Amino acid sequence: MELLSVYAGEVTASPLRKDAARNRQRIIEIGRKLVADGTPIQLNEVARAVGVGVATVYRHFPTPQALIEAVAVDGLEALIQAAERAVEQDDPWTAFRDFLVRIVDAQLSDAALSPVLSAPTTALPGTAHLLDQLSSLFTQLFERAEAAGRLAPGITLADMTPLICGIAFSARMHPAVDPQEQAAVGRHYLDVVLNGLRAR
Amino acid sequence: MELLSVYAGEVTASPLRKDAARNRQRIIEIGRKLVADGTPIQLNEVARAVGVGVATVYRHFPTPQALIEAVAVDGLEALIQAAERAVEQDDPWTAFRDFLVRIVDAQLSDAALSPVLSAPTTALPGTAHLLDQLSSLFTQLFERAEAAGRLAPGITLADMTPLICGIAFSARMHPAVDPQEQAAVGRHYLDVVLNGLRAR
DNA sequence: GCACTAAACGGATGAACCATCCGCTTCATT
DNA sequence: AATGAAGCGGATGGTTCATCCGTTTAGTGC
Repeated sequence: MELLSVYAGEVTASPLRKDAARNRQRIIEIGRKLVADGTPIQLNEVARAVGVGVATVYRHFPTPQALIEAVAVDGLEALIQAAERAVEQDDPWTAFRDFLVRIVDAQLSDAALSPVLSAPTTALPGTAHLLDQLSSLFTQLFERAEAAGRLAPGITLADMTPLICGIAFSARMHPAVDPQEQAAVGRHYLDVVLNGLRAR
Repeated sequence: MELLSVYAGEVTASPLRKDAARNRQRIIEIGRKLVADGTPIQLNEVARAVGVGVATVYRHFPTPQALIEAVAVDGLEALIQAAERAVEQDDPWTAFRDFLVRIVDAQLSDAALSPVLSAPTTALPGTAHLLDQLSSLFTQLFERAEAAGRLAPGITLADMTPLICGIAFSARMHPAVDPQEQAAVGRHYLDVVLNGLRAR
């Protein structure tokens, strides 16, 4: 019989050996650095940087995408917490808007989030579970705003993810010098879209 | 002394030999097909498909990006014509809006346009000239709309390209089956943004 | 038509990148 | 301390990339 165990936010068939867990963490750390620098992730290169054999990296993360997912976990968990706080909010529109501000900002400050939030959930074995949680919380926020009559007619839940990711895309396109300025640009574009989404 | 000559929309140091011009066209044709299918462009593979040596392809297009640019030329020229017609329009807002509809639609129906419109002009030796033309026409459309007081305060010309490309990005993210449906989604997102851009 | 030059061609080739496989090492358990 | 399972490393074969150079062909002058 195999024991089930939870680590790194995932349920798996058996716990990692101590050295393996350590290596995994190191790999994620380097991955985080590369993602932050915008360097394209090459698994062989990651292995060299960690000081570990290639196979070790490939065993933990068969593709660069998988490593990016692992790097994104922290950010996703923070977003889930933010969404949980938002559903506590009394005013539906404020809750909805504040969470959108948060998610746009998060995408701009954490480069690992965009690829995860933009990809079809089916392609994300490592984070599907977190994305489902986030999606379910966001659905509540959306439906409350809708029920309160704050959204323009014709806007559906399915429109929201594309629009949010589009805003982040726009902000990243806009040549901004420092991160702070980029956040401001993202906020500006979000305001435009929110303005367009709102019922009048 | 070298003669200057114009072909394929570019001014160069000397005209292409007939066989070279023919090959160039064939390469672009295959490139167009690949781009349309969403297949990532591999220059060696293009050579094989055209039935020509690799060197021939690399001579004409040193990078996949360069080939994409060449493929995008037709679409860019069509957009320039559309912009020229738009500046003839009497109503500033109609002209502005109709052109935006056009440019979003073009990006969704011609996959070569997005990378060219989204990239920094500096990285586009082959189409910079067309993009400048387009940009200058669009500036007129924007400034007329602005002068007519149709734009919300705080919206600048520099915001427009990112916003437009963001809309196309959003529409491409939205899982749409047929191209017609995708165009409708793009139009929908554009309406949201236009709604947010408009002065009230 | 022929000779000649410069332009263009082709594809062999070495460099770079990728990911697997398997013999060896380390951890955990008794 | 013995043992089996889990993990490790890196050599290696496969693939993709892009250059270089010997050969071919188009254009030009006669």
